[in-house]
Amino acid sequence: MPYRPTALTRKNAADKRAALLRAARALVAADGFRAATVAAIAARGQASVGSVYSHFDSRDLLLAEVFRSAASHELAVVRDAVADTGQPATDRLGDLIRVFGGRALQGRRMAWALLFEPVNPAVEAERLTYRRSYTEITEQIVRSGQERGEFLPQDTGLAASAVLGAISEALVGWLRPESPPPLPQAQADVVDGIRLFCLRALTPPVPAPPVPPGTGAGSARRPHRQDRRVGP
Amino acid sequence: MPYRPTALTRKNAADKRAALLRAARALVAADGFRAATVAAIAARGQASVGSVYSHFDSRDLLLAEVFRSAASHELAVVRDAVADTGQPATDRLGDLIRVFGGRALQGRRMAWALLFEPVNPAVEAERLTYRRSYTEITEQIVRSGQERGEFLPQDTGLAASAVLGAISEALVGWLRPESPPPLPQAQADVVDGIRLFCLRALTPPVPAPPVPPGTGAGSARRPHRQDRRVGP
DNA sequence: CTAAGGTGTGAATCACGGTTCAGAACTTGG
DNA sequence: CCAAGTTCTGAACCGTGATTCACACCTTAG
Repeated sequence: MPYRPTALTRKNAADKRAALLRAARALVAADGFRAATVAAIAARGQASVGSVYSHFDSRDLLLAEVFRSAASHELAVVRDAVADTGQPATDRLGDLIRVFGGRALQGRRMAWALLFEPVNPAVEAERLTYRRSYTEITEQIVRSGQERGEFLPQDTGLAASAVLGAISEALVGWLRPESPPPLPQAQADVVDGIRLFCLRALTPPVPAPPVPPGTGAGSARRPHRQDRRVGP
Repeated sequence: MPYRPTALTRKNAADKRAALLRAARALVAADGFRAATVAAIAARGQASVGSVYSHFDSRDLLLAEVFRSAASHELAVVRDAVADTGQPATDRLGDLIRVFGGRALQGRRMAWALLFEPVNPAVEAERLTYRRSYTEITEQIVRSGQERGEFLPQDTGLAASAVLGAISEALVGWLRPESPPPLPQAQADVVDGIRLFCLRALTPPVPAPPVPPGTGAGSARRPHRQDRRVGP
């Protein structure tokens, strides 16, 4: 039996596989999943169309793997930014929104691909998983905020969904491939606007300033910072 | 010149067109745009594939028209529910959420198709338009709430996006074709949960109950109703 | 070096559904 | 009923891009 796959062979194969994954990822980051045709991936990965199929069972699965690797990295970054359960939930949620939103606005095309681009059922399934992970992280923060007395009691799952919905919807306008990249100032404003919106929905009113007896209580207003106009 | 299109002819043509539109709409309501192939539309509309093309320039435009008619009806219903600018903004926003959410949960498949299903660029363009309309309605309510002193001052565009994002994200779990229909109680709970979340994000604290002089104000807590657990 | 496998290649194939079009069926005014 | 048009029909066509596969090229161990 004159030929058997050897360590080198295996390494070469693994390298090729990785190169194809890298190639696909680059294409996605540049122009979305749509642009990652098998031919384009092969070309960019210095391989032939056929050999793509000796490393991956199908394009759909290849893309699912690209998605998974990109999304799991993002998730890890966010997780990390929010990991310190000793922090006030208010700060953790703020960090989540800042990190998530900031990174999305930095890598707009990739963010759009990961969050919104229609791809295929395999990717859709992955997307669902990651979405659930984000919801869980958020829900955990909300719960902890409630336990610490920072947040109002309310359905945590619903609140988490609503927070994530507010984030995505506020971002999507700026992530669309056809819309021009926002200025840094606008970026900061959106992210901060989202943060304040969500915190208002979660936290009880700041303790009212001491009221001189006799002054009507009806005019009390919570001293929430007023945001500047930011709209898309 | 023995033959010329006549009134009857024209009416027949219009009827056929309408029948095809109805057929397509029924298919979409049952199984989404994906199911509305030209062949299926023709079959259900008692026509041949070819004659679909004598009434519509392309499938994409036909679907865009289906979308438009369904979406504009929904929009009109919501607009109507919210039209009375004399009402408190709080009530109007509540009505918007109740009507929008309630109808979506009633016609889940259609709602999913209109809100989330990937279709084609023509439909995507329509979708964008309608999304903008909803944002405008919401923004208008938010602005009016601010003018009336019911809502906190904040960026109205961002707030409107966030509100709509919270609504969609909280709904999408229940609209997914593969998920089972929610019980009526759960429906009511989601919608009400969304409503409370959004109002909390928009309104200042309820005026504190008259404080007996000397009682510390620091323990004040806004009497927001606590929601029951509802999660997906 | 050579036989026995592996691995790479890219043109051909396939699947899919929208679109076309040659002819059949029909409608109208005379 | 006829001629001149219109409308209907559905099988054939097409564009697209994923997938296959016969073949050439390598690599290994004896």
